[in-house]
Amino acid sequence: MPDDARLHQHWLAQLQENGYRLTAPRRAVVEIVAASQHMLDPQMIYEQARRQYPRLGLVTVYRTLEKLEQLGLVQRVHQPQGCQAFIAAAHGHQHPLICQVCGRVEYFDGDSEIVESLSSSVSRQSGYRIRDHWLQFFGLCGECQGKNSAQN
Amino acid sequence: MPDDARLHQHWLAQLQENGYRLTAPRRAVVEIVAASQHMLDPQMIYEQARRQYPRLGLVTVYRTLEKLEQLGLVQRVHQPQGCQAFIAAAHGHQHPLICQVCGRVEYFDGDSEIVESLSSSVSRQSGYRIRDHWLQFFGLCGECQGKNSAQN
DNA sequence: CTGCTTGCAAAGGATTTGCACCTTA
DNA sequence: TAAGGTGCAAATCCTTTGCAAGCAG
Repeated sequence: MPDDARLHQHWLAQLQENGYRLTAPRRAVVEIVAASQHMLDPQMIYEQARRQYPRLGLVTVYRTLEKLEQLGLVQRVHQPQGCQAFIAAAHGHQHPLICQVCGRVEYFDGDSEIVESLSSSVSRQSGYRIRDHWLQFFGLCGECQGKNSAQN
Repeated sequence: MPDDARLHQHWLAQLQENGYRLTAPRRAVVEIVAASQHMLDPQMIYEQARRQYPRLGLVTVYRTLEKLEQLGLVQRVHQPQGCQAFIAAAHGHQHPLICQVCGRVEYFDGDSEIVESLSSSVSRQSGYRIRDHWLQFFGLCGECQGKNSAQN
């Protein structure tokens, strides 16, 4: 079973275990987002999921994303241009690596020691009580490097 | 001359050097944002700047922020709840440290070695060509720790 | 069946644009 | 005085809500 099918099943199970019903529109949204390795905004999800379930309304996309986000299954991707796009959530101490051309998102495990020590150093110097951090990288994925090799 | 007055003058000079005119509404906006150590959204800037220049329109706040952002003088602050707030931009390799209670933002110098090495490691493992990164911490500033000491 | 879900339409909220008037350089 | 800037009102865009009808459990 491919990873995204597994993810898809997991999300549906999570929805169900949390008292939400499994409906055709929800399945369509879950299928698109779980299978995508690119961040997608509500409109894009709507358009793609409609191919499988044409009666889908954009509103349902918003409402489904809201639930998936609350359950920690998807997360918003923050970028200089905006923060409306979603992607499957990270697990544990992973940080996103975002392709600036195609929007592909991969995660890398990046923490524990390095960021922890940086965190305590910052805390010491600033007097802040640190509770959380964000670390993310932007760049070009392998595929997009090839396409644009001339200008980079 | 206090730091924020210096910053205020610098921003005005930058606007002028880039061909923008110095007007009363712009001065009012610049004064508020340059003097604040807390992130402010357009509405808040509008309300505060209006105390000095009551004829100010909210539209001008948006237009002025747009220019300040293009000149790299202010930057948007990204948070889980939203990304509409602005603060004086970081210089060089600084990273923001954001108080989750009052919105105060401080910067710390955090880079070069640690993040560079992490960056090249991520690049090697992922095949991405890394071009930029974001690192930011969230927490409670000294002042807000005092106020809320009971529950933390 | 019962209550959660859905889609539509309308409401909201934030940001942008059109435009005539005003101000800086 | 010419070009850029301003504020108002209107237009957009994105997201949320109200509600009657439709399904999952």
